[in-house]
Amino acid sequence: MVSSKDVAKHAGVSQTTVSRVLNTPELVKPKTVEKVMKAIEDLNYIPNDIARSLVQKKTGIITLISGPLHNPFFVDTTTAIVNYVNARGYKVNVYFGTEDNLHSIYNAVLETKADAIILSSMLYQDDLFFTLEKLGIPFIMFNRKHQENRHFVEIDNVQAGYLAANHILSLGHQSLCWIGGPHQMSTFFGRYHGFEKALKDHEIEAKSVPAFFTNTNKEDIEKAFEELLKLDRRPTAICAATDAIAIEILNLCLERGFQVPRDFNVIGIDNVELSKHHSIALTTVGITSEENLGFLAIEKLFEVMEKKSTCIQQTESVKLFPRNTTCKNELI
DNA sequence: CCATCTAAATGTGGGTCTGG
DNA sequence: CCAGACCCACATTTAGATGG
Repeated sequence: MVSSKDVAKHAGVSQTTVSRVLNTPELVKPKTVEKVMKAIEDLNYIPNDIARSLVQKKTGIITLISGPLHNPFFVDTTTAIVNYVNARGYKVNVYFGTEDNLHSIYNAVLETKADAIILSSMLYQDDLFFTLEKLGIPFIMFNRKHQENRHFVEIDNVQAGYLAANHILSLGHQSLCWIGGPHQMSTFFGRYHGFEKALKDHEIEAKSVPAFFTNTNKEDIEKAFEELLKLDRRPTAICAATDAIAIEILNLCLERGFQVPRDFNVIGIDNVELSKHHSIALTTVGITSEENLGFLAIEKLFEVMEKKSTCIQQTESVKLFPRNTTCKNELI
């Protein structure tokens, strides 16, 4: 391995001068710069980023703990976050959290010594929250919230669930159902809560409305869908807690020869890019901002790192995006 | 006194040497 | 055999040394 020391020896200068040539060349005599640059070329020297991190006491790494990419929401946010972080001259370490691998990921994340952490995979009650606060590592959650109610950027989940259900009910659907994820995630908890609220406003007993709380992988959603098909009174509309679930439902419907929205209305939440695709055109609920939630969160994280703000608590309002997977119920 | 350069300190984790 | 001292990898930064 060629180090700056070797370059210094080859160029006949001190190691310090090599460093200055690379970092502050305006402070070095042009002739010396030339000498050092030639030595760098001769020896194929490449600065060691790990050594740099050591002395600078920062790694230049932002760790992202994303949800799995089979959920298109995380495709959108990961893209936005990685692009933003790179544009700011930082590097990104990406981990994909699922419902059951979180704690092994946490260990690896802490050992990496990132300058800051942005994550969407944290439970409503999670010790990692306190660990990060104790360590003083800047961090932010997007699309998730911890019970301590700090360091998050989220959408108004209750409003989102409400708008989704309200849209379906306003279209005249009497029989609807809910398919969502586990409630130790704030997102699912909030969205279902909003869903229930809309039912109440339409004078429907929440208990009478079927609700499936499943893991968000393909197999479990399919199981929930099968259960749904066995119901005595088959719903005409399905409210999914996320676009990812909704798109999976669309697929399951098509596989079985059902038509959407003729046989089933389907609505999601998140307004992911994929939902806008004309071959899908999913009716959904999403933030009013042009940027996605990942972008909004990483922007905020940099504010925290630059000490412009200390604590982020941001809830984005949402609106309905009506598309082709919902329509008026013809039975009324 | 300024332009230009350098010695030494710095961080972490792991290896080696020392003395008891 | 073990605790503790000390050294190493490396690039950057600080404070200070040269030369003119």
